[in-house]
Amino acid sequence: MTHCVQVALEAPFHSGIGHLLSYTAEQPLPPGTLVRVPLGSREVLGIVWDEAAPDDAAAAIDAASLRPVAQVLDGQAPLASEWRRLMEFAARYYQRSLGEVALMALPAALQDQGLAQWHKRLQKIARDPAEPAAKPKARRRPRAVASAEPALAQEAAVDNAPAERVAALQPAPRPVLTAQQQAVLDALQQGGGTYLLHGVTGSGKSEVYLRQAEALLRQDPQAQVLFMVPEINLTPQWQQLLQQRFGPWLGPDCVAVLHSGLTPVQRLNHWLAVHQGRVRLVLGTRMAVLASFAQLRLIVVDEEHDASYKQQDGARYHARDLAVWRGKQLGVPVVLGSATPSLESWWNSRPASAEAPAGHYRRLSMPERVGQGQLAALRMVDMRQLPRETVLAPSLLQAMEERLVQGEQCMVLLNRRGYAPVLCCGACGWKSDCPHCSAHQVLHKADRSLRCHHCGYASRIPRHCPQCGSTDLAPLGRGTEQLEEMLQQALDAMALPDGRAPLVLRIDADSTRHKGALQQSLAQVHSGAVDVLVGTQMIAKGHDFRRIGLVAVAQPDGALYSSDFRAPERLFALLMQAAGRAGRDAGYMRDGASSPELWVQTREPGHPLFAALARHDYEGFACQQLHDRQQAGMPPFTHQALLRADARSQETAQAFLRMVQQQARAQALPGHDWVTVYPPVPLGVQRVANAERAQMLLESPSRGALQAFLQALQPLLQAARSEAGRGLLRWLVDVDPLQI
DNA sequence: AGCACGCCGACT
DNA sequence: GTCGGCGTGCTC
Repeated sequence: MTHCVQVALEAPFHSGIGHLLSYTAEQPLPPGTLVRVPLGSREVLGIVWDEAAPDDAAAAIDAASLRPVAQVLDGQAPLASEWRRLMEFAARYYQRSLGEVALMALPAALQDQGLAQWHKRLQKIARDPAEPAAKPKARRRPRAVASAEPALAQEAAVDNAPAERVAALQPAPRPVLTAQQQAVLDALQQGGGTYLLHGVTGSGKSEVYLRQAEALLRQDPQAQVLFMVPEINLTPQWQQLLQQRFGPWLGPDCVAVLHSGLTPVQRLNHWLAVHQGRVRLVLGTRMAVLASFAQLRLIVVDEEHDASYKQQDGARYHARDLAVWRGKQLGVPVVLGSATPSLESWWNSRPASAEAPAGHYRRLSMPERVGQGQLAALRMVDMRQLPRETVLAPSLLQAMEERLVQGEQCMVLLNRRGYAPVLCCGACGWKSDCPHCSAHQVLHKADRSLRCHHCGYASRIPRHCPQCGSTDLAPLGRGTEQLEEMLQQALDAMALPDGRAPLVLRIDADSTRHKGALQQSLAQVHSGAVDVLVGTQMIAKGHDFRRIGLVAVAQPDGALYSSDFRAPERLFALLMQAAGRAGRDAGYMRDGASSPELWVQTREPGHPLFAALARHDYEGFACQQLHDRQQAGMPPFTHQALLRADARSQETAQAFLRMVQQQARAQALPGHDWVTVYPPVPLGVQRVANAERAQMLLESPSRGALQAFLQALQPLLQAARSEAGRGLLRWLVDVDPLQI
């Protein structure tokens, strides 16, 4: 007797096989089973899906032409139906094929040739989970915390540990909770639901997460907790924190890590440990929200406002929003934490008022810092009073020197990598334009190159102008490299208390390209070897510097003039975060007798954003922004999606979008009377890697209408593509775009 | 997306 | 005479 199974495999919509494919099998296979199936001339990994697949009626084909499943990977528990529903939701909501999303959520190592080898091992582990499968590792010797090496596949689950060990095991000693932390924890006892934890920097949000996690892990010996952080860079410190707290209780390797920095084998091992429930603490970046959990009981999304939670290529999902969906699906709490919540989350957590009913998140607040730590005072520098080309105001430089003399550290943020954003010819006006993009190549002095930050095209710095031959080439504007150089020069003359000159260090994507470079740089800062830290946003995010008394933001004004309606929100968050880097160590700061400061150089000192910042008044800022957004009919009061098209010419790209727009109107797509379709426009950076880019904004007051519209748009897009004819034509849908 | 098949230019 | 360019078309 042969059975027919529906299989999801990695094929995007535009391949024409974005739906489930049917295969035959000797045995009936439960949904969620991993299989290898033939596809054309190759063999690919697939997932057996439910018989009655949603939105998938049209895919019936002649039963005689079905090919058999090549291999069944039945050593594992099948992927659970909750996980499958999550994949279905994510695929539907973000307009991707189910197979693409589902396979993206699996570790890549499952897909390649090594699979057969893993299969054997998986079966062995599944049969006998307590038995070390390969290369038994000494369980008594804790590995260094920094090592990402997972002993997870070999480690016995904690419940299998010897009984006498379990009895003695407790989490490491914990700090005494403040009243406000206790109040928040009490509120979290209400169980499932989405909570927005608004806590100022230093208010002790992390401790709340840890306590809540501990409570749930105790309640249910199988329970798993997911901690999400926006960037890989932040995982080491969190891993250490979790390990220190829970290691004594759950063992030295009690944390599984899921992010894109792992080797394929590490990722597979950690993923499996989570899937099988052998590990109960999971730490990861956005991809972690797609993992399969045995018993997920709590999701923590730290820095929930951070744009890194939105995937910016392929399936453009928002990990925070999927976390909220997942929590709702499972009936487990989701804690979104931030000192500067996204305006979406802030609005979603509004208390009931005369104008609107309460949001569906519960808002919890921690307005006070733990201990003696002070919030940084804002110092504005009016750059209009200084010569145009001033990089750092003399008053700022002087304040930095005073801090340095007292043994404090300083930090300067400049949101531009490289030495200068463009190289110019003084004789003919030539600029270092990228030949493939409508952008400048950025001057990088460190490796003496001109590099395009959009397509990566690099060339040597020319000695003569390529256009007129003049040697009068000069960098225009400044980046972190130049700032580092200037600061080092400016400070070389001064002497610190120990007699040496201050050391300036730069941290940005360039300086940390090599593995371990960031950790090494951070260690230099922590040890006190570095006195002044220069860098991009990277250094403003979450790192716990203890001796920084002054943080300066060199050029924040761009965001004030930006056409992006989210720019002020991002700037405010960045500045608050920057302010939070200063004065973290109360004891240290007390000796210095000076209070922490945030210096901001601006030509718009009267801007209300700075007034709110000076008061550390997130609520006031959010309230005013929400008011503006409501007046202007922008998110969160409306829902958006972008339809983008890339083609060889701007005209082709726009014509494609216009065609889609016209047909959508002509066919009266579902939801169309609730959806506004704006005319196509070129993207800010119009051309990248020789592709002209255009986009069309879709907007609706109703999420449901927008969703229905987008879904109906899908076949129309396919048709318009084939009508557009030859040549490059890519399109993509970005639901809930963060940048427009 | 892959990966085939398929028909036209520079190499052993 | 073959290797190889990427143009069209198919994959349960």
